[in-house]
This record gives sequence, C-alpha cells and structure tokens, in this order.
Amino acid sequence: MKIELNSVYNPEVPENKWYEVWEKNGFFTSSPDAQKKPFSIVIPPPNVTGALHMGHALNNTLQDVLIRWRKMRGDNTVWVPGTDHGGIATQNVVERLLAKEKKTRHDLGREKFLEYMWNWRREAGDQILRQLRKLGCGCDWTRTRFTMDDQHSRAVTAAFVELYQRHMLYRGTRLVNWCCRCDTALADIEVEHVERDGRLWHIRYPFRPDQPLPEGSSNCVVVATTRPETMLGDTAVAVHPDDPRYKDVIGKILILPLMNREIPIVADPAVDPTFGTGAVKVTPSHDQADFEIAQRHRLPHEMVIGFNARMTDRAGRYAGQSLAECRRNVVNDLTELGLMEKEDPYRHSVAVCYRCDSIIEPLESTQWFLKTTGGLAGRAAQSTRNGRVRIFPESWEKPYLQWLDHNRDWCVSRQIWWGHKIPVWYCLNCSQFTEEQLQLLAKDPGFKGETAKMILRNSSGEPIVRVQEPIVCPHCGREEIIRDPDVLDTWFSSALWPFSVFGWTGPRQRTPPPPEGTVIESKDLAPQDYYYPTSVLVTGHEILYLWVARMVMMGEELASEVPFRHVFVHGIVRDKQGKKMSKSLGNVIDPLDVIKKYGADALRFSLATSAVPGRDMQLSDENFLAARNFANKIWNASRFVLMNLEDYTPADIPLATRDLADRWIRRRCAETVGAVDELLGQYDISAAARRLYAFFWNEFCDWYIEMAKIRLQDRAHPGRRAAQQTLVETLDGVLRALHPIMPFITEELWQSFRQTTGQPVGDTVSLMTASFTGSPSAEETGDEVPRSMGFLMDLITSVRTIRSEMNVPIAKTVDMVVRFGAVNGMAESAKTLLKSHEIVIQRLAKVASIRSDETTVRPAQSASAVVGPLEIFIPVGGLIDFEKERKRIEKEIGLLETDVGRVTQRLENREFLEKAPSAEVEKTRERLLDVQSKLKRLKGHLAVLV
RNA sequence: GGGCGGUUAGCUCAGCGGCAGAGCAUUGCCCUUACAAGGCAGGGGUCAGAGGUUCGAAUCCUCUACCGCCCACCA
Repeated sequence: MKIELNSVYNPEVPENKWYEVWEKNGFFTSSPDAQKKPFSIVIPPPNVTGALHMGHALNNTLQDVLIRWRKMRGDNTVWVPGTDHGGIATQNVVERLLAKEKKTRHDLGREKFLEYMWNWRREAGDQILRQLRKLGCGCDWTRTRFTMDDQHSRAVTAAFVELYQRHMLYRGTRLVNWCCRCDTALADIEVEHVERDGRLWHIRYPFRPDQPLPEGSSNCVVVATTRPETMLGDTAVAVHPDDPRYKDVIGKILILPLMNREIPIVADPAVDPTFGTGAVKVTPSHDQADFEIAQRHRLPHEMVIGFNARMTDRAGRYAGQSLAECRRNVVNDLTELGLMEKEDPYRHSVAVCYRCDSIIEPLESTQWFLKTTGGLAGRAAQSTRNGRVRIFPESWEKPYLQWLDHNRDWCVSRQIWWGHKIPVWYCLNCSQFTEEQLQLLAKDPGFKGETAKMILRNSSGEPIVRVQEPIVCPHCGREEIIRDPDVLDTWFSSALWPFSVFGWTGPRQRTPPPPEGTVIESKDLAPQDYYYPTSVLVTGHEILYLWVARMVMMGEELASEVPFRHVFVHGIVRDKQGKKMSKSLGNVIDPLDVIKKYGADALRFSLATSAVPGRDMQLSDENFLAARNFANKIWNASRFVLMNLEDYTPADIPLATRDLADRWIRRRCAETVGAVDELLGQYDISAAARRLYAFFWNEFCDWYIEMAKIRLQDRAHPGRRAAQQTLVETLDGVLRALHPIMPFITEELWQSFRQTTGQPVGDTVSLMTASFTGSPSAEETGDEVPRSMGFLMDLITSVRTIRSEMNVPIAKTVDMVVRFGAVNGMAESAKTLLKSHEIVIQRLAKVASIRSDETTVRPAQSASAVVGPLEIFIPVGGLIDFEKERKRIEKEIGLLETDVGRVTQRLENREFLEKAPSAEVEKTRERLLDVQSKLKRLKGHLAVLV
C-alpha cells in the first residue's frame, strides 16, 4: 500500500468520512434480539433552546463511549436519541426573540405563538441532532423522538389520566412559587435561593386601645420583616406560646397600621423567640410558614399581591402599585406615622426563578399536584436502598435519598403556553360559577386573559379528566365544556421518557421479568420489555432530583419497573475559573469550535479524561491541545508501523521466537485493555482514558517502537517478521480499546491496517463492530519479562543521563565498560541480557562498544552509574566535568542514604516484622540489600573520581 | 441550620494504606527518515494545619482553617 498519511493528523478527513459509513451500514440501529444481551441507553434529551454546549458534549461523549464499548463487547446496544420541548426554558428563549421585534406572546395570541414555537423547535432540534453526529455519537436515529411528538403526547395524557384515577394527581389550593415574569407556577425544586443584601424593618403594631393590657406593657407589639409591603395582607401576629414577653398578650387584638384592620395575637410553636423581636407578622397568602400558621389558627387570608406582581384591590390605597413602589410607600407612610421603629441592614436568601432569575412570589393559587409524598417517593427511595437502581459514584446516593425522603408534593401545572395541555375540562354548568364569573368568562371565549384563567383554575366543580376530549359533560350531559388552559411541567413529560421512547402509551399489565440468567425464547418481544429497564442513565448531577428521581417514580408507578439499573452521575463542566459555563457569563466554550480547531476525537478524549467520578471539571484550551497532541501521536505511531509493513504477511509467530520486547509489549497491551475494560465497567472513564494514554505513549511509542526499529530497519533482519507481527497485533489491540473514546481516528487507522495487512476491507467491516478485546491476549505470566525489560530500560536511561549530564553530543557515540558484581543469579541474567540486547543498548543509548567482565578497572575520565547488579562506566574523555559528576553521584547517594535509613528503621522495628504481611517484609529486605549494594558501589565511584 | 466535595509541583489535576505521579509551564541538549503537535535528560513537593488509629498515613478517623456545591418554610 502506498503511504499517503500526512505527518500531521488532519481530523477533518476521517470525521467527514466514517460517520456516514457507520450510519449507512446500520451500525447504530438495533432491534430486539433474544439471542443477544441488550444494552440500552436513552439520551437525556437536550432542550430545544439552542445549540449544544460543552455539558451536552460531555454527557453524550460518555454515553457514546459506553455504547461503543458494549457494542464491541457483543451486546445488542441501542441508544435512543431525541430532544425535549423544554417548557419554560424554550418559551423564554422564543419570547426573548420576540422581544427583539418589540412583541410579546400576547400580541401573537396563543395559536400564532405556538406556531412560532414549532418553527423554532424544528430548527433548534435539527441543529442539536446534527451536532451530536459531529461529535460522533452512535445514536439509533431511526428511533429519534421528541417530547411533544404524537406518541409521547399520548403517553403524557395517558399518564395524567391514570395518575388522576389512582388519586395521585389532585387539584389543590396552596401557596405556590409564582414567577411573575414567566407568568406561571413553579415546583419547589425549580426555585433557587440566592443570598442578597436587604433590610430588616421593625414595625410597631399598636394594640386596640379598649383592651386591658398587663402592667408595664407598651402600647404596641414590634414585628420584624424583610418585606414590609406584605403587611397589608397580615391577618395576625404570632408569638411563641412560652415566650414570657408576650405570654400575657396572647389573644389580644392589634390594629394593623395603614389598613386599620383588627388582627389577633396568636401563639404558635413555629415562632422562633430568639429571632428579631420574637413576634412575627402573619401573611397567610404570601408566606409559606404563615400559610401554615394560618391553617392552624383558622386565620383569614388576604391576597394583596396579584399574579401580575402588582398590589391587588385588597391592598387599599396601594392597589395597582408595583411591589417596589408599594414597599417604598409603606415604609414612608409608617415612618410618617411614627410606627417604624428601626431599619437594619440584613442579608438573607431570596427565592428566584431557575429559568429567569426573577424573584419568586409565594402566591395562593389552585394548581395540580402529583402526590409524591409517601408512596411514590418512598418507593423510589426503596429501589435504590435495595439495589435495584444503583448510583455511580456512590457518593451521590445519600443526597439523592435525602431529597426523596424530604419530598413534598409536586406542582405539575404551568400557566405557560408551550407544553402538553393538561387533559382537563370543566363543565360551565357543574362548576358552580357565579353569575359574575360566567359573564367574565363569556367575555373571553378563548380563556386567554388572566381573569378567565383564574376563574377556571379556581372553579369548584369536579374537573373532567379524560384521554379523549369529552363532547358533553358526563355529569349533566350539557355541552358547555371548556378545556383547562394550563400545560404540564416539562419534567412531568420527561419523567416518562425512558418508557415512552420504547412505545409506552398507557399502563398495561406486565409479566414479572424472568429470573436472572434465563434464556428468553420469544422472538418478538415488545421493545419495552427487551430494552426496558434501560441499562444505565448518564447524567449530570444538576438534574438528579429534577429528572432522575422523577423518572424512577414514574417508571415504577406506570411501567411497573424502574427505568434504569444504573445511574452514572458525572460532573459539571466549568471554566478555567471554576465557574459554571453560561451564556450570561460569556464563558462558554462551543464544542463545535473545539471540534473545528482540534478535532472531535481530541474533544472527546479531553472530556473523557476529565470525567473523574464525582468531580466537576474545569476545561480550557490546554486540555484540548494535549488531547490533540495525543491524537497526533497515535497518527504518527501508526504511520510508522504502516511504513514498515510493505513486505508484511500475517504470521503466527510462536512466543518462543519473539523478542523480550515483543513479549513485554504484548503483555502490557493485554493488561491495559483488561484494565480499561474493567474501568469502563465501573464508569471510571477518566482512569480508562489515562491508562490508554500512558500505555500508548510511554510504553508503546517510547520503548517498544524504538526497540523494534532495529529489527525493522534492516530488511534482512531475522527478527523483522516478529517485530512486524507484534506491531500489528499491539496496534490492533490498542486501537480497539481506544475506539470508544476516539472513534474517528481509530477507524481511519484500523481500516488502513486492514488494507495493508491484507485483511478484508469493505463498508461492512468496521472497528465499530469488531471485538473489544482483540489480540494480543495475555499469555505471558510471571515477572521475568517485566523485570528484564525494566532492567534494560534502567540501563539505557542511565547511560542517557550520563550523556546528557556530560554534554556528549547526540551524534557522538560512547563506549561502555561494565563491571559485574558478585556472581549470582541476578548478575548472570543481567549478563545474558546485556549480551542478547547489545544492539538495542547500542542503538537506544548511542553506545559504540560494550566491554564487560568481573574485574574491570574504572577507566580514566569516566562517568559512572549503578544499575541493578552492574556498574557501568562511560569514558567521556575531555568532556568529563568532575564537579558535575561528583554532584550527580552525591545527590544519588543522598537519596539512597535516606532510603537505607528508612528501610533499616523499618526492619529494625519488631512490630513491623511481626505484624506486617510477610511478603511486605520480604520485599523490604530485598530492597535494603539492593539499596545498600548500590550505595556501596556508588560511594566507591565517588572515592576514585579523579 | 443540615449534607457533600475540595485543599498534592508555578498552573490544571490524578493517586486514596507499603519508594510522591501526569499534562501544561520551566532548564539543558537534539529538526536522530513515525511524530518539533516531537525526542532525550533534568529541576521543582513538610501531599492545608493539628491530633489520633496503624508495624506503616497524601491515603483511614476526629477537629480546625479556607474554598466550592447541594438541600432547608429562619420572619
């Protein structure tokens, strides 16, 4: 074969070539096959909010590594791709786009807006899938799904109705987290808390004057608050029942300033007497804790803040004001009245929306909730506790369980437009609307306005929950039915993803899985039984609760089985400063830019290397550069091998006729592949990648190839065929092991090899479908081979060090004089090695001649070293720098002396001898002898150094 | 207020009971026909601090300090 490979690796060529070949040959597709073990992954569907970011690149690289690895291991692998409609996140993106045209979604109206959304999602969705291909992801594209396609929509509706019928979904009036900007309720977990500088205002609430007050008490109660504007909605003041300061005023009536409303003082154990003044204003409609106090004391609710973030009519003269305006006015008014006692700076946490960072208002509202407490969350936790869902690394198990254990019911209804409409209808007749409400509804037939929505949301009638749109009310038979305008939380929909993608569109009876190890006979298994539960879910820890926990709950409840056996939790990609990458911070690295600059394999390799279990990672150009260099190294090493295969024919060369180096590298290769296999099984992809890097570079390239050159450069060399064969085997083995991480370059090179070595090449022969563990296999045992190789490497390094220290020019060869120590086994084998590897030493250490005997006298003007049982002398003539040589030897002596000291001390320790494992003691003894002998000889060298 | 993780070479990080490692940076020599995106050889560390467990601790335990995440209804 003509060698056309350039000396600089150009990733574009294989990247543009192979993906198409793989896809065209159907290597990514999968169908149930009872003869083969399934290995299935469903993609965490990226939101169609825009392009893929580095976090996606990481997530999908890791999945692809696992998929490709398991495929090469012979499993029937499937990786289901798709995208998520992304609810609020996506709607926000599109709304921002509209804002640039100075439009809001209300200008378009619901229908037009949704049309706009669908157009957006087509573009963004396609882009994401294209990017996954660029990355090299081996997804089964025939199964591509979207969380708002017909099938998934059917699943969502079916799930809603089913859960409603099982009384797990209910409508309730609660304090919910309301984002005034996104105009919707949010689940608790969608709220973030940020520390902000604020103030703590102390306000005087006067007693109603007609009451008898205890001796010496003041005429008011002071309450502390960070939100003075909410006082307009106060319906009580609460104190701790045992607080001596207030014991006697419990039950008394206060006059709420500005509103002149009478409110009682109630005693509630939830009040912390040590905070502030020990008296708390109670605003049931706008504070969770107050809501609960109000429930216990049957206090009235005053909703003074509206869903539009303005004060409601209940706020008296403050009605219509924005929250900030109202706060200013309330503070001013109270100050004027002399009711503001003081105002302290105060740092506290503020609730903000996870999608837009706006402040969250706790508002009273009627919403749909999934009852997760008790049953659902409990069972999900149980399945991890009993090992049916294992989490890797284990350190995530505790926080995961903790979250499930402290779970609260999940608010699943959203008031945005982009999403699955909830399958709920109301009968105007049965809903007991007031005349006034009906009129308002009539004014807004599409129920697009806030008022109409509120009326519907708060209607008291029994909702009609159906898969199919009802034509008449099932209760009264009348046709005046209207659909609830709410949509579902996007996470409700994605919680169904793992079984929806395999065809689930409603619950069904499921036969229990056969016992482990049973051979399944049936040929036409339903995909959901074959691939489900999936093998592993690969995800970042930021959506462990938001998504993973919910999938487990839904899987168990609706699909009768957990959605995955393993959860592989990886870290989050951060920038060089350790900050999370985000568009607003402007610190994002675009994966496509990296691919363009360094190649997809380099990107994948650096992501894989950085994916240390349980740790977030910082990425920068340096990582990509190092990986790019590695790809180049692979390229050039392979080029070298290819260049030496012109006269190669595959040969079965028995071990006995192979060189020490051949046997060594074959063994190391097998060990490396074995280790990589095991590490991948533990989801330690980082360690696997590092292991491959070290083997390829430091062992295969730095030593083996260099040694093999000797036999290759002489066409007539008797060892040439063995060297060629070993090179081919090793390269083949390591390319296979590298393929899951670096698919493009390995395929390209592997194909070249197949061609050069005369093995079948064609579209259907691909490294993708080759076996992970190829040759060489580990037939070497014992420590003879590695020990001999170690000795040779030490020897060569020692000579090189001397040459370098003495500034011997590279072109100049040196002579080597060797003296053997005591005649023993080690000296004998060293002698043999020296003889058999004379040429190797000569070539790698640039040595002209080797003279050796037992009684050699040190040549004049020579530098020296001790290697195992040998003393070596390198006469360097005028180049000798005695000072430098002395320092070098002294340094080594120093190191050896501390070593001798440490080891001696250990061996003099009785307890060590008694308690340490005997192998350890033996090892230490040997080491002492080694080190002592080396030390003695080096000291001798120093003494005669002239 | 709880929980988790981090602190190892100048930088970024592996290692997590038995001779302190890698990449980048750095010093010297080399364009040695696979690779200068490279080769060879160096220099550089009280493994945050203090206790403890152990024959033996960077590694296990406790505490402290600083950094970072996550959870929680402290007005």
